[in-house]
Amino acid sequence: MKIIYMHAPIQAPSPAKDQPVDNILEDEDIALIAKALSHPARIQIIRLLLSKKTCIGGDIVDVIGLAQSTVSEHLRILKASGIIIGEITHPRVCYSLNPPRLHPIKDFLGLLLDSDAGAPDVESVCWVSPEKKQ
Amino acid sequence: MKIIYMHAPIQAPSPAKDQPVDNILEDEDIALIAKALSHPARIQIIRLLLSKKTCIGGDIVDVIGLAQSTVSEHLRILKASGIIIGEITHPRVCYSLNPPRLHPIKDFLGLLLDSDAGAPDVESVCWVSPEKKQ
DNA sequence: ATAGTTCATCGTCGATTAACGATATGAATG
DNA sequence: CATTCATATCGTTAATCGACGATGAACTAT
Repeated sequence: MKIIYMHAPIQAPSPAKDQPVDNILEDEDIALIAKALSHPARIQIIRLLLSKKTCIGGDIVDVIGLAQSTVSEHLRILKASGIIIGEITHPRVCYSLNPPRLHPIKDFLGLLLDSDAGAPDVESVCWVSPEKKQ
Repeated sequence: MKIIYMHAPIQAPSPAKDQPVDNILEDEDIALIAKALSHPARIQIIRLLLSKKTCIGGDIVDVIGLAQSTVSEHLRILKASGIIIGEITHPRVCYSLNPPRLHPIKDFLGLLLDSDAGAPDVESVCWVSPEKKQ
């Protein structure tokens, strides 16, 4: 039996699996968060929310410089992943960060970088046969 | 003038931009790395490379359980992003991690989590009007 | 030279993403 | 009850992704 990785809609947990190693579920969660972070506009939004500390209305649209509907979509993705939170007030929505949601990927990266004790840089290791491009 | 975010092919730096804030380039790089991490199979591959320390041949294919060409594609993406390195030997290729490449996103996450000093968890803040589904 | 092994690449297909404009919602106000 | 403002959603389009099988290198070893 094989696993089929479907294009996972960005949304928290996920049904269930079984296979190979054992931390498939965790891997999926990490991939999910990474997917939410995989667009510069969304990184920009997060940075904005970080700088303004408290939440922000649709000023985000002005800063990002994309259409309102597009920004709204990016916000939806970030919300769905749990990275940001939206609090409705007037006709406005105040967004703010939910940093704890980033722990899975942060821990994962920590794992990788811990193993990196004075590791040689790319150039010193890479490619034996240079004619094989990339 | 507006920025058009194209579907960026996963590949290191990027031509050039100018606009809004100022760390657009850094944001793009972070998004790039995040995109490389945005698939569970790729997380799995990274985890595998981490556990085996030294490099590995196409045993990866067996572990991941996807077609050889598919795994090769995932490896290509990871390579293109700079996260892994491939060293050609026999007819084989030994892959290994290049942790330093993860610093940009790791630092970014660090920034976010530093701002998280005893922050309240999601449930205690979120959504004012519950009938508005997600 | 010829086989064999291991990867990479190509071509294809369906699904997803990202962008936009246009339209719908929803709460507070007049 | 009709307006209005700020968002969300819808419908569309083009581009990208993920998966696969089949084919094409590259290098060993026979």
